[in-house]
Amino acid sequence: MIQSVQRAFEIVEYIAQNGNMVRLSDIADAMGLQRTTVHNILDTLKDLGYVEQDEMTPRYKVTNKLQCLYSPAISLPILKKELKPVLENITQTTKETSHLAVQMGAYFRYELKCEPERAVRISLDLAKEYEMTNTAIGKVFLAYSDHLQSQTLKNLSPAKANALRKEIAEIRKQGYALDIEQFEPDLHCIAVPFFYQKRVVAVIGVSGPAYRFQDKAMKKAYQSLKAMLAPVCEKLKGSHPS
Amino acid sequence: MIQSVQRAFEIVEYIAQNGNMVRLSDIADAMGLQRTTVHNILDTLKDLGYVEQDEMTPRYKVTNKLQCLYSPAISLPILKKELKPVLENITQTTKETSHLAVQMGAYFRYELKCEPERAVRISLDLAKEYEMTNTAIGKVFLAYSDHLQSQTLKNLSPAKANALRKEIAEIRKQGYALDIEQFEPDLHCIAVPFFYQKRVVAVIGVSGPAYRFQDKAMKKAYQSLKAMLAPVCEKLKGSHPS
DNA sequence: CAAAAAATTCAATAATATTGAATTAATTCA
DNA sequence: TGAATTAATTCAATATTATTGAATTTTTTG
Repeated sequence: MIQSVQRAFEIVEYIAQNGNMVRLSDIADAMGLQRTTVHNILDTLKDLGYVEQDEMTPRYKVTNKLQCLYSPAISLPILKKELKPVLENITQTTKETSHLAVQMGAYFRYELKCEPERAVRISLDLAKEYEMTNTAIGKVFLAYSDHLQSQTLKNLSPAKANALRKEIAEIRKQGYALDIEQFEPDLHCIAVPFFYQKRVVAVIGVSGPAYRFQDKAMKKAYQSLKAMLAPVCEKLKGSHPS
Repeated sequence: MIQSVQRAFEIVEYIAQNGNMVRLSDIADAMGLQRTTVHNILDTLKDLGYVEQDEMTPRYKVTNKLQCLYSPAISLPILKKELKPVLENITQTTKETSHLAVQMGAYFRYELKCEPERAVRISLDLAKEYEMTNTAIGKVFLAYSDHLQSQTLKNLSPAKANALRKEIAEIRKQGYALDIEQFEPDLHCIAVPFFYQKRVVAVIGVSGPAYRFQDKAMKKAYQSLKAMLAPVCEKLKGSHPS
């Protein structure tokens, strides 16, 4: 247990839970710490931007940068349970394979798949990690996470980065991403985001062979998916599944 | 700048912004740190409850305890601007003095007051700090902040603490607090909370001399205040004033 | 406006977190 | 499924770091 880290978090807790505008001495007294120690920690928190001082008084308050630390964690089992019917539905409608992907740090992973009952179909492995840059699903994650985007783009050549940036702008405008034989020859894919508490917590993709799953069919799949996801999104709103 | 504190926050940021389920090595690589260092910090964050590991994999994710660190900071100028008309209105209606109080750590402070045009009236100093335990306004703050409550109650005798606990339960049920000659002889006061993002960010009190500002008048003042505050609360909803 | 209290700064040292190697656990691929 | 590889965890030693306590400046109180 790193002492200074523990103290820093306890100080932020104290400030937040005491309604902001807290005095250094009150913190020190409440926590049984030396004033200098508290000052040193507050100084660090101030530099980091999580805490600021009032303009008029030397009192401390927390900033809304703290909100950036929170990621809406919806549990995987619930996500799978709620979205499995959507995969089955879209696969029945399109007669193509559908996937549910979740972000795993800088990569993504398929957590669910649903394949149509026809011989020529797309089949990809679950529980494997895929790169963000060259798939429709990955590009959706990139499009909705600024941080992931900058982290990923800086490892790319300037030319590639610029092209991707442009594509990402399109994706955000349209609400879906396409992969036209980019991940693999003969494979087409369309992917759409699934939101929870205003953040993308999963991406759903529909993939088919290039010869038959073309522009028109992909757009149609997008419209169907959009309609199917809306009620699920609505249902999860307000509930706090852990 | 305390290094370990800085690193701890950067690690939480990294996890949150990379969609959770992040690997230790990815954090270490991204931040240019030794794995052991990252592990040590993650261990601390885990003990503190801000980070947890997946049940199946050794991947890390942030928990919703982080939400506890955030205090909805509505700026004082905006709060005063929006609630000044309410004070004027309630003072005109009741012909008694009204106050706007905000929490200052373990105390509260009057930020605004409005006095009626009559000789016998309540007059209290602004910009002074008052104790939470023996005023209607303080009891409202106590009633809606568990942390403040436990912090305050532990400095009281068991008997007093219990009485206060009981009163607080009543306050939460009724939505207002009373001070019947508790803070000072001959002074009556009724106080109601003002919410922003589900938290009490201010308390409004109406005070009058005990001989004329009695139960019936106080209840009436409560009803009026409630009606006046609702539209302000609604107006501030959604807006993000800083 | 003066007195008291609180916040901030600074240098010295005691205590702490970081290092690097070794072990254990989890993934990957045939 | 099982061996090979990669990642996570543990541990002891040390260099670095944060804490202490006194002095100064700023803020608050009467």
